[in-house]
Amino acid sequence: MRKGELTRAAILEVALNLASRDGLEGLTIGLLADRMNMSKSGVFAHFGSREDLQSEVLKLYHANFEREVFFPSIKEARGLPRLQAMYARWIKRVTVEIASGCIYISGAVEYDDRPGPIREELASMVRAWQEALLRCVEQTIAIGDFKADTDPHQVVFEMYGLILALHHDARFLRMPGSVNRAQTGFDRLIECYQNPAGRAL
Amino acid sequence: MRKGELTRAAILEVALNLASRDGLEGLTIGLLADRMNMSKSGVFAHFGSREDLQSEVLKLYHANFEREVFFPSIKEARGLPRLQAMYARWIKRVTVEIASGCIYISGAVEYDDRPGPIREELASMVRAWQEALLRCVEQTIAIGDFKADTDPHQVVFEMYGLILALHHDARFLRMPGSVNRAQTGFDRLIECYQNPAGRAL
DNA sequence: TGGATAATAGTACGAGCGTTCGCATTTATG
DNA sequence: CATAAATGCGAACGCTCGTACTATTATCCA
Repeated sequence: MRKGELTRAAILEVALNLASRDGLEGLTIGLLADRMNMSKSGVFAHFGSREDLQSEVLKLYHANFEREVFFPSIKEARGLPRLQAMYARWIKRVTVEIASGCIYISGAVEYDDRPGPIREELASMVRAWQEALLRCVEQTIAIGDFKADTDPHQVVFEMYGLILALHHDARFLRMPGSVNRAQTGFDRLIECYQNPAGRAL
Repeated sequence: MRKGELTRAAILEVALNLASRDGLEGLTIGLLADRMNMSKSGVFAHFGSREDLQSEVLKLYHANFEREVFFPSIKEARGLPRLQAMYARWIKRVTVEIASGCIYISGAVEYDDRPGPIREELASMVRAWQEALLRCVEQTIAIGDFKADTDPHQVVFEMYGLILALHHDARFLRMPGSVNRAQTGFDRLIECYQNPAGRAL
């Protein structure tokens, strides 16, 4: 590996930390150069533009999210076990991000009215995650773990809401006990939609 | 009313629109002056600093929120009717804000890691609203509309989550049907916590 | 080890930011 | 109506932003 690629990777990692804290729009090349003990132009030269840098940071965040949350969960048995695994890993990750910040969540606010490629990239990643959850819920219904008349979109909507509330109360309001509430809410959700007859298969 | 106070009020209203769209941190005196067809210094002279301007915008937003959501709802009968009224007006307001933006929600992300007076002011407003909801839920339990073992904090947490999910899916992802899902989620929440025996009083 | 190439520093530019200050003009008041 | 006060403008300041260009240094490979 060339030295250039090495520093580039190091820059991206620091940039991810900064963007997590200050948001992708708050990410600044000057501050990034300071943290790297490099000159602004030295940092800049590794990316064609600030937008490219933001895009790379976003891709890195996405890859980490998939590695930590998605991929380990699809190894679980289809249906409720897999859904619970997804949610557990998701909560675990957001719990860590209470200190550092979550780019999916902060980005959703930063780019809700700011058109451009970064918005599109971010939106497609979030949609991909929601669709992964959706497929998992659909399987949970098909298998018979959830009632047949369950609306899968509704389940995903409520799951996402619990995570957003967790992030909001814990990171912004600094309220203790939010993690437990996110878990309790999910338990209630399962109880509500669970098939009393048990699995059909 | 003097002319100065009049223009000041006009500036604040435009500033509220801009801050709703771009966030309180995205609010800029230059753009505000453009929208007002005034000079930067002319706008600036009405406030001691940008931070003061942000604070005034925040106060205006808070007052509007209370007028539209809180005050009309406390006229409803205590317990479940009042809680439902609060939620209905809240959803109604956020539905409008899907186009314009919600400062409570965007501010929570902007200031989750940015210390200072604006953060404190915003956080105390949000806490005040959550505490209003909390008192209402507590009354709902006390009256017997909700089961006695209901955790009021949990209810508020989940209500807030539904609103956050609505804002996220509708404003960022531009998904249709989000308003219905926020309503459906609330209905399920009530069904879950409702006292099957009915009111005790 | 020498020569090509990659990597970084340095400098400068134009734009936008919040803010200050002095001056013109409009407004309210005795 | 005159005068004092309130109001708004224009220019400028120091700062930071992203970016372009040049020069210097470090790295890689034959």
